[in-house]
Amino acid sequence: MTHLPDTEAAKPSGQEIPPAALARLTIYLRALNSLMAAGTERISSEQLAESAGVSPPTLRKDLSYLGSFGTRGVGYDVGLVSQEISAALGLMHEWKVAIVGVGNLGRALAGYSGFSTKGFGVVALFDADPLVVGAEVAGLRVSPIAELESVLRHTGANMAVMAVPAGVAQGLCDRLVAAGVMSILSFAPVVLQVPPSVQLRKVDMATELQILAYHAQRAQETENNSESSARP
Amino acid sequence: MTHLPDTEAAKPSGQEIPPAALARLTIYLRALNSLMAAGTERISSEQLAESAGVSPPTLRKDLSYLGSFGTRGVGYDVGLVSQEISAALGLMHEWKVAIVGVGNLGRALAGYSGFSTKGFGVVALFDADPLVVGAEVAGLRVSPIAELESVLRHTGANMAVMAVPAGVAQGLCDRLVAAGVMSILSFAPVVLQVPPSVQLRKVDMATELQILAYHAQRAQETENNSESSARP
DNA sequence: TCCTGTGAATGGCTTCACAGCG
DNA sequence: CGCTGTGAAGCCATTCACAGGA
Repeated sequence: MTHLPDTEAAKPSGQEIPPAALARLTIYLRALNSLMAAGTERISSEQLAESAGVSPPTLRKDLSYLGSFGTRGVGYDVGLVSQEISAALGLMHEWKVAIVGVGNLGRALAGYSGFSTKGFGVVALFDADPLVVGAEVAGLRVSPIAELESVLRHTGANMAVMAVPAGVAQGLCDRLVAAGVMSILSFAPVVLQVPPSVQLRKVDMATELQILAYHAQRAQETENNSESSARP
Repeated sequence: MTHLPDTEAAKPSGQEIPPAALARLTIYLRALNSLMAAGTERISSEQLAESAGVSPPTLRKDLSYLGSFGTRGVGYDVGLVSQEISAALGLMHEWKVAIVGVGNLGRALAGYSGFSTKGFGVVALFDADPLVVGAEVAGLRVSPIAELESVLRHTGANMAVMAVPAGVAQGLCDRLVAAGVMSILSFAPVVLQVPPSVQLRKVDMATELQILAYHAQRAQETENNSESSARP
């Protein structure tokens, strides 16, 4: 009777998960994996919410975007919820990641153990510096940028992380897109243009610090005001 | 002392800037500084919006949170707007940043040129590894964690960036807070607990990749569905 | 009775259209 | 006449209170 193209019945997998909820799901996943490693099998929404730093209703609402797999009156099965989140995020098979730019940041990313244990594998490294090309970093040989397209094709990489200077980021981004990479995470401090079909996310350390500075300045001003003017 | 504590009159500086707008303001600032370096003096909201990747009304609304300093019929003075954003973000004086953890990521941060040119100066480096302590990185000597409190006091650092393993992050975070650091940027993949008076921001590479994976999987599923079911 | 699941209301961001000034 | 500035409307996400099942 029901023949919707959903993978499983009773799961709202056609719905888009709101961005804010999506970000929190990754936090829950990490907390659940820690719990699983510690041997915990069941957990209540209140406990899990606390370890993730959110309110219990927020947690339950977020999980409800994936379906209903808790037990009323009891709580959640740690392993089951972890698996459901992994499935929803697309982490059941490994994504092949290429890292473009093997400076300090690129090395940090290449050696980041969180990748391999969470559904991501680094399969290629690229750098423009002839002194770096050919070196072995985190068990991989660094390829020259000139071989970008061929190595991407050969390794089957479908994601890329860009840890390159701002000036060359757009050019390399264009080449990644042309080579068929559909998901890019950029650490370069520039606005990159990509076609709508390509997913681009940006991590910007200068932006983060500037936002901190804004709040810090605000806190200082409030402090000064309450000092000098003790008004109603 | 009779006048208002506002730096300038007619500026809504008591208002909080919405988080989304705040993040975009940092992008505008970078674009404006590029323009200034290129010698451009005036720009319209349409041009600036395009280089920042947002719509013109969004740009104008964002700038209006700081005040009104454009010229109707003409556009914005690049230098003036840059200065106003810098003032609003608290970048007119330099913030002193301590970097905790001098692995590859810490080194990348210490050497990041964006800091010094944008109101941030790295004044202290810390690491737990005896082989790293004492080394010179980006012109600074690496201090041992044991000297955290004394070096923070001596250098007057008021911001900290944590590039340390998850396991030791909360302990170090507590010590930073106890030492009076009010703003912390963490790269550690854990939820950190801080008192409400302390500003904490988090950069999480695993989260970013997982969000990309979610969208990538969704794009694949959509593709498969439209393949198998040739709709009316 | 417990804790999960969810519909409804609140609050905030974004967008738009037009008012306002050079 | 051109472009900025902004009030208002629409929309989305978060929050809450309660329904619902073990």
